[in-house]
Amino acid sequence: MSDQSKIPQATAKRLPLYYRFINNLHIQGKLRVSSKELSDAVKVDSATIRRDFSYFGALGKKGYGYNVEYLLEFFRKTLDQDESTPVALIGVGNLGTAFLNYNFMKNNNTKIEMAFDADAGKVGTEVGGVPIYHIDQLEDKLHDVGAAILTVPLSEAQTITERLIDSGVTGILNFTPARITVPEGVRVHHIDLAVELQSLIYFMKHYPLDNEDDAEEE
Amino acid sequence: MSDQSKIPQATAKRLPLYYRFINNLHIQGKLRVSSKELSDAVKVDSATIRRDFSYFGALGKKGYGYNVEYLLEFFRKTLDQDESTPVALIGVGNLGTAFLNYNFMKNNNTKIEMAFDADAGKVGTEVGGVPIYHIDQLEDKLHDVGAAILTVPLSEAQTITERLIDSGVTGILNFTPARITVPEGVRVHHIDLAVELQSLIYFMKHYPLDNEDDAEEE
DNA sequence: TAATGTTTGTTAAACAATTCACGACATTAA
DNA sequence: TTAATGTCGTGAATTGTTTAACAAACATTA
Ligand SMILES: NC(=O)c1ccc[n+]([C@@H]2O[C@H](COP(=O)([O-])OP(=O)(O)OC[C@H]3O[C@@H](n4cnc5c(N)ncnc54)[C@H](O)[C@@H]3O)[C@@H](O)[C@H]2O)c1
Ligand SMILES: NC(=O)c1ccc[n+]([C@@H]2O[C@H](COP(=O)([O-])OP(=O)(O)OC[C@H]3O[C@@H](n4cnc5c(N)ncnc54)[C@H](O)[C@@H]3O)[C@@H](O)[C@H]2O)c1
Repeated sequence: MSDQSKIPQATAKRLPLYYRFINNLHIQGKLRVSSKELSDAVKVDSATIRRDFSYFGALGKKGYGYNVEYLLEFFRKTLDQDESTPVALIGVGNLGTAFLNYNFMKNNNTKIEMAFDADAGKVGTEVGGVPIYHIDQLEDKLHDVGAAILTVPLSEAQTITERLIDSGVTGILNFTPARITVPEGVRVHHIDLAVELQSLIYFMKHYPLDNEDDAEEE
Repeated sequence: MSDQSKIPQATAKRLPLYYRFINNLHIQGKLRVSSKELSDAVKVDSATIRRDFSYFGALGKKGYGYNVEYLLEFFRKTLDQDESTPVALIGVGNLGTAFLNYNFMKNNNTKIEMAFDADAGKVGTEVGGVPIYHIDQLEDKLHDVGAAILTVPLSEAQTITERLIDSGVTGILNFTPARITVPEGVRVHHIDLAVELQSLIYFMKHYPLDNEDDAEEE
């Protein structure tokens, strides 16, 4: 745990978002940006942005704003972008295939290195340049993979989770509706798409005037 | 806005999750459940569950727990109105196709009624039983559709958003990395998968001992 | 150089959500 | 009936997050 451990979780969740937009500004050739401009772009209150940035010290200059280049460099270092973390995907079905085809590298450095499935027809092929191995080979192939994306059927979720953890995985992005059980020290983020849709509709009906956003919700 | 408008947003986001698990218990034939049991299943603190339920009055019985049948009936009524909300999906690509193939009806009630794409090759076909229309027909076909799932390329996101809103859509589940701009009264939930992955990795590196979950979050 | 405008970093207050802890009551077993 | 146990609902305490407001710092202009 580093010196950044006192940073609020709400702030930590926004960091990748900031990073991407600052990167966009850099590509567009912008040299400076104010918290107000950034606020319009990412839809986060400007005071919240200043507060978030201030946890890392004084990144900006009063009366000027933030230097895009400097900010970008800072975020790159902070988010450990230089060292890309290998990720595995389990379950190359509808959702898994979509993720493999999508190039997560485009705007950031995380990349799916390998995928696993139980379907012999899929094993040995590649999807989006990622090799697909048989799930039986999980323990053999998973080296230095710290994070996994879980897109298997609900019924397999807990079993696969345990095998992943035994193989050294400490972070799981879980797209199954199962609320999986993991030991201390393993981080799980649930993205439950059915819940997201229902929750959106609930908010539409019951909080019609507000205008909050979310998900990664979470 | 109903009498439920004072319910905390954090609570509202958990309702569909509770609903699904209570439904599972009912199917399993369980007659009663305690906040503790439910807590183990959904990974939400039992005090939080009791507090959440208590916003709706006294649903349980002291010394006994909650009656599964009663709870289920209650949640169905509370979330029932949502069943009737038709949803449209825009952009039948990798992600859009996965969503259409997935039967959102399985464990819940919301359903995608129609889809739109700009690709003439896709128009006229069906995916997962959902008809695909050309995006030019958006204004013609979108009747009584209140919510939309947005899975178009980044560059199209804002334009399509404006057309959706002009056609009466008041809720958008946005999977593009664009932070779209909408007028007051329109609800947007962003699910930014690249951010979710980066954020998971950030938490793994910087908060290695905790065990919080998320996404949707809201 | 002085005057003016801009924007940060931070304080304090407001707001929101979670968790503790306990009284009240239900159930069960003896 | 009584005692032991289990469980809810909730006030109070705690923890976490957002926002408003503003002095100080700097930029810009004349
Ligand atoms: N597709 C969606 O839009 C969507 C939406 C919400 C939730 N989900 C959830 O995401 C998960 C995946 O959904 P999907 O639509 O891609 O399902 P899918 O059936 O298309 O894909 C599941 C894949 O997992 C593979 N698999 C099965 N058992 C396995 C095992 N033991 N080890 C490794 N691989 C195994 C299957 O061969 C298949 O390729 C499910 O849990 C589903 O509930 C999907
Ligand atoms: N696939 C993923 O895993 C993933 C992950 C993160 C984010 N996303 C985001 O989700 C969105 C969709 O991703 P994808 O991988 O499905 O992309 P995709 O290119 O496979 O699909 C986009 C679809 O939108 C259609 N389209 C293009 N212009 C349109 C218009 N004006 N009106 C209607 N339809 C139009 C295209 O014909 C295509 O079918 C993108 O914004 C992407 O950044 C995808």
